[in-house]
Amino acid sequence: MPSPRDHQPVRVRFAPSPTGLLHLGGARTAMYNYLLARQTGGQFILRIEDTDQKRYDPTAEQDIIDSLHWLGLQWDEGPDVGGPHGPYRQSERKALYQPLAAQLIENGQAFYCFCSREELEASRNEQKARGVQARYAGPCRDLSPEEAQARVAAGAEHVIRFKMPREGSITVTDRLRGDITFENRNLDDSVIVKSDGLPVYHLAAMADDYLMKITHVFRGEEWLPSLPLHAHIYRAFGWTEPEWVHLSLFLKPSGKGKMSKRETEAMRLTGQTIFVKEMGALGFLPEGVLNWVALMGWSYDDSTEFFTLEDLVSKFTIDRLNPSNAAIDFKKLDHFNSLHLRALPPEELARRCMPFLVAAGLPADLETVTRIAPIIRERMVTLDEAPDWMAFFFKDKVEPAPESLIAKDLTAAESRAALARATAELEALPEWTHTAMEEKLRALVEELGLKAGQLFGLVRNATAAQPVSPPLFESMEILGREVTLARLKYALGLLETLT
RNA sequence: GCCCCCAUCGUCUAGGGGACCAGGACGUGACCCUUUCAAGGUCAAGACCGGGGUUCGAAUCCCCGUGGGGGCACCA
Repeated sequence: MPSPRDHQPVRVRFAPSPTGLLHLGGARTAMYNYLLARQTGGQFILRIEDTDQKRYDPTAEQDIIDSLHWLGLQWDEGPDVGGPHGPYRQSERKALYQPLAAQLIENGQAFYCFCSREELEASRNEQKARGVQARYAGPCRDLSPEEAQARVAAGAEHVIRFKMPREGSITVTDRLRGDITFENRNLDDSVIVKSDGLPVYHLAAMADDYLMKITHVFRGEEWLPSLPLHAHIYRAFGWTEPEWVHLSLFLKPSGKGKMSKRETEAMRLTGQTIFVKEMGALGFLPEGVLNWVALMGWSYDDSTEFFTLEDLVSKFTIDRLNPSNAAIDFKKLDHFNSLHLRALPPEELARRCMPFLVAAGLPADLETVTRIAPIIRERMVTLDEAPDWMAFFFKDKVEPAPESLIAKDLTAAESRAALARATAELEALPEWTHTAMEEKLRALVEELGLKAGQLFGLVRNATAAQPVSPPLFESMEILGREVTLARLKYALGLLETLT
């Protein structure tokens, strides 16, 4: 069911914690946010959730920014671009959370807790042994405000916990699943401010979403269990909740569970990755990745599957999101990538191939690559294949295996004779175009009573020195008269040695 | 163990009571086209988890099983 809030300008945010590389799940969440923001003329905000100093990775924020840029998902407000509701790093917003936590304590909706980690650990184990759900069971919840205040004033180390009601229930609406009811007795007195004074996610994210006027919260389904806590926090402050949209999870290709670190590593060996940063180097286009990922958990109709980012901006709707988990299918990524590869104008495709050609040590130039682009784009799946397809255009000379110059069902001498005739025909050509070459050589095939594949295969191996290559005549045209003829003559020389 | 979510071809999905002996895509197989490889075209195999209801009628609604997934931290 669409909500009227989906159509007014939304304020949405992508709020990753800087603990590692941006992965596919994050990319999808960021994209859905972006789509709704652009569609409604709202704002897309990037917020860094760095309240955990232990897991903080100083390189992660840059990776997130780079990856998002690569995907083309530009944000309107964020740590690097600023905005009216900053700062956009939670570590820089510490002062904002403190009075909020104080307010909850004031109202009796939170309490100071002085229990040690050891005590909590012991209590948890004891409860687990009894087979009950482990929850906070210490004495601090019932401390008088005066005593708690006194201990804090005396410098006692403490955290702040949310005082979860012991009875009743709370019903929260998730946009994909409808109303979900949780019994409060199953909920915990969760820590909302750590002993280092920084809030945990539960408080920080809710406070920021409220302060930043976030209207829709897109996040992974792994957050569903803490949704009641978050709703309680919102309600404790008397704030209006955002639209909650819990996205399905991405499962490993086998469909058995989330991706683990171990499997992520193993994947690298097979040329697959879930990290956005690494996809470009593997030859994937942002367009392909986006299209692929968009369709894992969302669909437009029963048949449309090719989408550009702009298409998605106009067509995305929350109500067509699918709540069930999806196994990652890299074969399908190949498919979408090749689709988008073919959709690129030749010069653009060439531009994107250049880094790979240069990395392969080929003296490629943009003009030539642009001429090659149209004849290879239908056979390329990823950009990293560019050198394989194009290398022979840029080498000074090629070294065909002599045996490869003997056509099927022909002797070496016959092959040599045929190749010699072909060379002569081409040499005599007034204009070096693929149509003219094809016309001549087809006539020759006829004259010699050969099959097209026999002659063309010879010429292919002589000029490209590889059995699989782009269309022959177009290739020779691009190669140019001089180089082509030189290679043919060199091949004739090689054949000489076999006769 | 407790809590929560999910459930259509191997995979991603369409389907929101009759239009469905369930549609599309990837992948797979066959054939056609063909100078290699692709692309393209045609065809094929392939699914409503099970059981109860509700209804004249359920893939679609409800319940119970089962299965899968997620969560139970001073991490997000």
